[in-house]
Amino acid sequence: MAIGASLPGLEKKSLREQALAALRRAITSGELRQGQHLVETELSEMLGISRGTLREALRQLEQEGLASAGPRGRLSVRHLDPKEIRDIFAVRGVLESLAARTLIEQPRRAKAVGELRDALENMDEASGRSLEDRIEADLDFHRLLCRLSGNETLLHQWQSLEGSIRMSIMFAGLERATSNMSVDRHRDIVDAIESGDAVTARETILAHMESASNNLVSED
Amino acid sequence: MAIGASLPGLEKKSLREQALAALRRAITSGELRQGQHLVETELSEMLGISRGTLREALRQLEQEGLASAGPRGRLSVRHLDPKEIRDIFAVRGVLESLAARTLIEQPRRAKAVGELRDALENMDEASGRSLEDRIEADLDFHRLLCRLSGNETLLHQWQSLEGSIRMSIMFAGLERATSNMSVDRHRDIVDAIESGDAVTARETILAHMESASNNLVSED
DNA sequence: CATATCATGAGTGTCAACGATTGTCGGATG
DNA sequence: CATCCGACAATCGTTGACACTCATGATATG
Repeated sequence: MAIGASLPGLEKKSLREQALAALRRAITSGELRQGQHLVETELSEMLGISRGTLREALRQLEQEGLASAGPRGRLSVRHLDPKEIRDIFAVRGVLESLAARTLIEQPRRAKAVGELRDALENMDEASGRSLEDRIEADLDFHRLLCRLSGNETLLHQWQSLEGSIRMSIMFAGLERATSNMSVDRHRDIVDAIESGDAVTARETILAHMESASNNLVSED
Repeated sequence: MAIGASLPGLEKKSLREQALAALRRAITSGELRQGQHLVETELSEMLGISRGTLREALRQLEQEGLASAGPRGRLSVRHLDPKEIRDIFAVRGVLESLAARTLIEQPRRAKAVGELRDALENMDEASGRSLEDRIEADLDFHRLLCRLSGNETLLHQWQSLEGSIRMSIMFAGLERATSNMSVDRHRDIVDAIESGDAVTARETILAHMESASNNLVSED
């Protein structure tokens, strides 16, 4: 049997993780609207999994801030108001600033800078494609920054915000999101890291995040 | 009707939350040792709850970083090495710095400063009591700082580190932990916030965290 | 008509028991 | 001694059931 050849992927994740990914996607894509009530029995049927397994996924979803619990454990898709978006981006800003600072303190950061430039490259290529691709490339860059810091806790915390970040972008609508994905602004960050200037790196990132959240919640 | 006055509290938490709290406590108190394998059937029996309910709690524990999954989903109590402790405290540092900065930017921060001074008071009183009480008072102070920032995301992220922080202190042993709980050093933070000096506040907090993690992992 | 009471339904919390899969360990066997 | 085999352990996931709580609407009562 010509095994393996056609096996699409060894990506055998547990059902719980698949369910979690599906739910994340459904929320950040707007398929499930903000405030919408998440009914265990419905969802477990839709996803074709048992309630128990689904509940495990929901717990995680809750901790990622994509769902919030009302009275009596009723979960609904979290609603993000402008203040919360600003708050999320403020936290994100300090996390990524720390990543930059950590990276700068590492003597051999040339390789990391190279990888970041590759990520910039990807963003550039994606700029012609769909908005989703661009968002993906953008988040890839920022996630990579955190990963390269070598601080697992930092990466983990950033990732636990990732869903909320996606939701914020969703919430903002597509035009406003676009202005945050300029390659140039991201290049400034990499330049600052490469030059070893921690203060500038930090200020660049914080400014980037502040303007990003301003764009996302602007009222026009 | 003078009811309720004496009603101690209808704080009926779900079994899942109680289990989670019990597990947290067991880990941060050292009752469950680092690296120890967490067997679902054993734990569910010990806690007197079903496996399903326990599993939900375990997922949460995992996301808090108190347990880590080995191959094929086997969970064990997370092992923290010195680098991880430093990493945790670095993240904690930037989170609390953000809290301080946010607090400073609020025009009416006098009340918050008052509450922080109360917390200092508590730390002072606790300094004569058991080490656990002092740890509690210390963490209360830092958690309060995050809460007063009004940034729910920030508070949430901090709390998701709280278990790891407790573990770090555990891991360090009791003597080394003590030196991190000086009231004076904490007063410096409050003073900086009160004076509205964001830069000093940030530097004070980061220095505090760096020296704290140094103390915790020092090799003597 | 207004109000109090009750039946019903939806949804979550929790449990118990089961099957499937996979890794582990102790032997029996050549 | 190496290897294969079988029992065991443990997790993943499922199913089905029951209790509890709350909202809702119907009904009975004044």
